[in-house]
Amino acid sequence: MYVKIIIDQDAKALDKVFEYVVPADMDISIGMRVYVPFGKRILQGFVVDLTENCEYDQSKLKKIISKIEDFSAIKPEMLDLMQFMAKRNHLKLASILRLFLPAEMREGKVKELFETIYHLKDGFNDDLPKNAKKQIEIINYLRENNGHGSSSELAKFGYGAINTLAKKGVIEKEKREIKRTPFVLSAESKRVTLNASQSHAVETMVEDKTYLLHGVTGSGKTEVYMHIIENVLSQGKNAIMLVPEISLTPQIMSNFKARFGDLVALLHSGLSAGERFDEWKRIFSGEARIAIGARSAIFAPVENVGVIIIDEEHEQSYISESNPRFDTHDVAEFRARYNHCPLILGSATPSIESYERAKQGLYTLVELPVRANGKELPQIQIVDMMSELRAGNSGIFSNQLLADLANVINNKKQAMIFINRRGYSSFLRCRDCGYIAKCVDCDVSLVYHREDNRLKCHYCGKQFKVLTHCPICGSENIKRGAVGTEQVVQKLQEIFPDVKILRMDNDTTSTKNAHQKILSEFKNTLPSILVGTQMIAKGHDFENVVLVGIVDADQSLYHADYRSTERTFQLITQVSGRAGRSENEGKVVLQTYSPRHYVYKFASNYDYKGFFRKEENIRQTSQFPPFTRILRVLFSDHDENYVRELLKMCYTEIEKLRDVYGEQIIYLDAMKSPIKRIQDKYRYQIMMRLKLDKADEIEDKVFSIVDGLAKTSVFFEINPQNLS
DNA sequence: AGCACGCCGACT
DNA sequence: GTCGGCGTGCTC
Repeated sequence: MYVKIIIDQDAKALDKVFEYVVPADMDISIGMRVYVPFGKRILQGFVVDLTENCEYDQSKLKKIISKIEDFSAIKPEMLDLMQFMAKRNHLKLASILRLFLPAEMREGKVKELFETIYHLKDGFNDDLPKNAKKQIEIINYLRENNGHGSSSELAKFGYGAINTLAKKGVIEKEKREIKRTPFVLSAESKRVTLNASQSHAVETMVEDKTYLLHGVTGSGKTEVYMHIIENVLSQGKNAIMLVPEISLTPQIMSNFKARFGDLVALLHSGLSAGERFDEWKRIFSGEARIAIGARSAIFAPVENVGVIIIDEEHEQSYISESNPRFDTHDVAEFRARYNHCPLILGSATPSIESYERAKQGLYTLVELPVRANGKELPQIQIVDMMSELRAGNSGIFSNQLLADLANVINNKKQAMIFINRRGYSSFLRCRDCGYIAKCVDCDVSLVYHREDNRLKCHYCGKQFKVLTHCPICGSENIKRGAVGTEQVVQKLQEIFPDVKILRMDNDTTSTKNAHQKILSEFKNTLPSILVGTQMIAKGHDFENVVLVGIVDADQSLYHADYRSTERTFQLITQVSGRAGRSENEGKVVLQTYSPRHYVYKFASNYDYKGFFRKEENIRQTSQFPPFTRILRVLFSDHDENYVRELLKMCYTEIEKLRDVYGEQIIYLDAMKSPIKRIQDKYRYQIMMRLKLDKADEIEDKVFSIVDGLAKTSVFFEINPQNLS
């Protein structure tokens, strides 16, 4: 017997199968991990095939040394998925396989956590020396706890005493595996009766298809998911549900735990490595039948999958932006088709890509048009900051927002102030007429680069001199627009010195549980104001929040990204959902310097479809995804000269594709990456924009050109989210 | 990725 | 004379 093995090393030169001989007495199956001799070393490998004959020179074959575990850690479905991902995203096989395993299983360091438990033996009759006080205390402690105690509990009595007791045979040691069940907020399981559109959704989404579940905020999508999962479980099948990142999960997770108990396994970034491993094992063994988690949970070893749900499908976090770059949607689609089960993409504000697919019939659209509690969505008032400026108010807050805030405080209610801050680069804006510097070719805003004091387009690399005066109105009052949370808190505190003002952003939530602390402090203080970034945009319902202020909505709008409008729409919708969740009627004050921008018109009317039609039209005419495909090829290496040479060679070759594909290549250029050095590696990139008809073909050509020339690894990205 | 082989400069 | 620099190539 021979095996084909992928060596567990992330190197381009090793990205292929190696063959080995299976020792006669070794029972090997596909998907197992093994130790193999490799050159002078012993490495780990994944068995991806088992064959009667070998292709390589038989005399050179070596034998497998041993198995790492006795079971196949990689299930057959995942091997197929590996092939799919390798092709689709041009990734190395080993780096994909690593995604399928919890970190602690790699490098052979499978750690199961053991704890020593001491048991008091039966028939012990108090014959201890009177001066052995500590030993007596231990005995008493054990008696109070049914005769059992862990070493950590007994530690306070001192190990000398414990060991003496053990030697005398009075107590007995036992090593026991600890189940690290992650902490979850407790919640009541309340079964809710579904309304008509909810039941319709549950009944409809059962086929081997992809559904786009478009439900307005508060339409009760979670309840729909739960019913679907219940049905799937009753058919003996299992489920995978993905949620964006921790910010909203504690609540969702506790709801699911309450409803499904130990059938749920949670995989999120807050878990320790050990907890993650334990949850993985519970899924692997079939003990847990519902895997819930962030992006990487799509790789959970769930068998016989009956439904895959991606909640808030428009979220950016579903696209991996580092190392093995992949889109969770693609992976989910693959797994759903493999298991012949429905894939459900849920959102109040679907991505343009997904809605377009639904429109084209690739996805089936299912709608939840009304809020489950029958409440109206809060009114969104647009405040023109340009006219505030003209009227002499050059502060951060409009008079309207200040008046509404004062009102909230008088009524002992709460407000949330949302700062739409994204990344650190910023755009230039004329403070007098609102003009924003944009790229002449790409219609995306230019980003100011401090290091060389220039404006750059992140899509085509064109550079411009920094403006000294506005090309529209001639004003010299041009400023970089960026308001931070700190600044807002400080200003607010000056205006409302007696009011509790809390801040929530990356800086204030770096420590563990900081999230919960801030949120519970906010919840328990009336009146109070919570100032924060996207973090406060989702999750938690606060019944006393009656006002939401969006300080500078434009900050995401004019980010250099074709998706910035879409994101702005999503953010406004999400943030607005925070106001007026209960009896209290809510209001949203949206401050902008571009009050006429279509995104605000549609967002303030909660008109997703109108927004979609407009945005679709713009994407189509300006030739951006989903009507084209952007391909980014990123080269990085410690040796700058080498990367530059490589870039040049690749570019020359890729450029020749224009002779064959002509108009199919809308755009092609080579440039420095916006962040030109990361971890001492210099970064250069080639950006391409392709028409869809031949995109796959051109992509393959580019892959092989680059592979043929590059010695180090190169990253490929399709429709990159943000460029760095 | 790591480890060996291999071919050119300054040292006990 | 050799010790050692790191360029290139191979690992079933």
